[in-house]
Amino acid sequence: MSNELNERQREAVTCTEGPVLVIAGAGSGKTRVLTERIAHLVRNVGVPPWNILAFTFTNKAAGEMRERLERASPGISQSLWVGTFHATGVRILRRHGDRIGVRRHFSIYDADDSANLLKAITSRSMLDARVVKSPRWLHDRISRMKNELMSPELAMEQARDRVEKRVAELYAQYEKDLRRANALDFDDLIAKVVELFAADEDVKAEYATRFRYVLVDEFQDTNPIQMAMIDALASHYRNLFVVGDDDQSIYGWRGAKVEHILQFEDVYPGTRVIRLEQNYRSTQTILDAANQVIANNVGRKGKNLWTDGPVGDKVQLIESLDEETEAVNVFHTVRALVTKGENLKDIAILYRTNAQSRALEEAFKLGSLPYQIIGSVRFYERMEVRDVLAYCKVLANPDDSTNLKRIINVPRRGIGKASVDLVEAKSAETGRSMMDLLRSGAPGAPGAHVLPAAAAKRCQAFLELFASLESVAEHEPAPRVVEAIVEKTEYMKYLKDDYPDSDARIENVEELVNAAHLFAESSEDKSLRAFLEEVALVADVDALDPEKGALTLMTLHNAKGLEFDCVVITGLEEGLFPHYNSIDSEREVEEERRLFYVGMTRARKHLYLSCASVRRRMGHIEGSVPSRFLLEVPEQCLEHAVAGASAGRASADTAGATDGAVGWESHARDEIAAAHRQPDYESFSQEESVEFEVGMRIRHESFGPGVVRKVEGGGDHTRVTVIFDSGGERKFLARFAPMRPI
DNA sequence: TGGTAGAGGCTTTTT
DNA sequence: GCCTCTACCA
Repeated sequence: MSNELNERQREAVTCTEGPVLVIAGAGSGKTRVLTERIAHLVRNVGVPPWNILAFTFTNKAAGEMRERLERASPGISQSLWVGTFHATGVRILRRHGDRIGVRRHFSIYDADDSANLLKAITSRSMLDARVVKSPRWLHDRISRMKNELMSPELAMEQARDRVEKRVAELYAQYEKDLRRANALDFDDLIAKVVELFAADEDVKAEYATRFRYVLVDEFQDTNPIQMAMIDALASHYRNLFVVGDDDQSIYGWRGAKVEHILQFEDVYPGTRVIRLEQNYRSTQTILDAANQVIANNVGRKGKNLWTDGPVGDKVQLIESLDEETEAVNVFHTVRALVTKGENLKDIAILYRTNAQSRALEEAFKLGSLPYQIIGSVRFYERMEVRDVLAYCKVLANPDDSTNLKRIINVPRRGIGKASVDLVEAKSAETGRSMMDLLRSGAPGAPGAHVLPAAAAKRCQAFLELFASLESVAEHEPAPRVVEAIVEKTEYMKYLKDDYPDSDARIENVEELVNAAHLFAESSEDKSLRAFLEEVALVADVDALDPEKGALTLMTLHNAKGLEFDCVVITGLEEGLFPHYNSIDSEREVEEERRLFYVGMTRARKHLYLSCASVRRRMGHIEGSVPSRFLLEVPEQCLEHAVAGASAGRASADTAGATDGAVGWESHARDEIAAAHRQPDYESFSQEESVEFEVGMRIRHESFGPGVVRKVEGGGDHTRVTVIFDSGGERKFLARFAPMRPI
């Protein structure tokens, strides 16, 4: 793509001085603009790369930008600061954190660590069970406050009832315990930087004068604490360049404020506003559909994407009976695309919730199509991986009591809850870390004043093991340390003895060892601490590998910033997308709609939308109504797809071929045969609209015969209530429901 | 202290 | 429907 920049893009690249706001529609080439702007600054304006700071949304985006710049002008990416807010925050805090009491070797707590710490805090008081729904819930509340720059003190001041008061107290305690453990949670990585800049003018000035040019990608998804960090960093030169799209703001639930875009000109007077509306990605049809959908949102800046590319195919609608059938239909769709010459790596399947990946995964496994799932059960969240990492974390920072508790009796070494509770209570009482307490006391007797002799002896054994690991960690690079942990704790033996599915778990541990080796090969600093830092900051999307030759399954949120030739969006049903929890609030429905818009605009050539008429939800089977978003797609852009033989069980015939030895082409015959045995659900759906009337006898493909009780609305929005002979009453959208008069 | 069985909660999205 | 946590017993 070495084409010429268009006029607007060129303006965005070359207009270097003062604040600039770029409203960049989906596929309008904003990544390119960002990269070229940096290249322009260095090459043509003569700015040294170390005077430039750029924020990206993921590490992957940062890596790609670095790579492109490196290709254009070798050597430049070395001294350039490009990264996520979190990664940049860590970098600053490792250098200057000590000015506000953040010790050098702090641990980074992920959501799980934070929840564990909060659990320990709340379980100290019985009363908290009534106030706190779950540690996660509490962490959510605290996280939101941190992201809004609210201290525990301020939270206490503003607390309006007993629950809020108690939450504020727990927030304060949480902060105290984090400090005692020498740990920062995820939000702290940014919050502490803001605190540092507020507390120390010199440090702030040092960074603000160093970074003459500050660039921010995905600006619509910045939250107040990130905005505060940006403000501080850009305070001296005010050469702040932000790129965003208010229509793609999908992180409101995480505190992101679209207002940052809408009010940018007020906060930064003299802002040059540049709009990029020409789309270089999608077909006209896909853009028409997406434009129409997003037009249903009020309170947006308003824009219309256009392209001078081809009209392209219509958006295809896939209707299925249930989740499993949907998965099979999606599988057939993908297979047909591949037969037509599409590459698997250019195909993505997107969904609202991670849980939806299960059925899809099953279908693709059965059909032997290679796929990669982003997110879902995250690698670094697996129990066995966390165990080994917990050893690493405690080695890097012995005061990390949350992780010490995790490993002190894993594998089992006879140190039970009673002992741990004793030490923990003592720790809370004295303010000393648990490791500190264990190691102190009379010589040869860990926690001599705390534990009974038998327990103390077992703790002694643990301390000896730990000391031997420490001596490895002292001189050896990260991979050797990880290996030593696995060996000396006999961790694999523990997995084999205790877990029936030990094979997969052992593989995961091996993969972690592998990851450590990979890290050591590619990184200058090979220390355990550096490794832990990288592990803490990677996101799921960072693992996305287009060279794998596999199709991609992921949430719509994860798809932000990516693009594919073919995109399938599944689960377009009321309650799932838009999600139940958002459905009562117009504001939240609009965010869901933006999420749908993001999904649609990921597609270059082919877009498929899929829904099912029943879906399992937490064990129950529930009838579902097609999403309102489907109705917002203009009829002339939409076409009912023939998703091949759609018999729900078709691929069961291929079960014997799951080892992948047999290519999927050879299954076609089996499936045609199976389709004859199974009812063909596709042929069941409405080709032309039927006028339903009250009292009419109908047959629904999944619920059987019934009587129409009520008809509401008109045209595409007609809703029909049916009482089924089997007893249930359900409401459907006439346009989509797989039923007809009998 | 460790093992087991039953209850309960969970699923919205993530750096 | 699955996973995690808790309570109780050996």
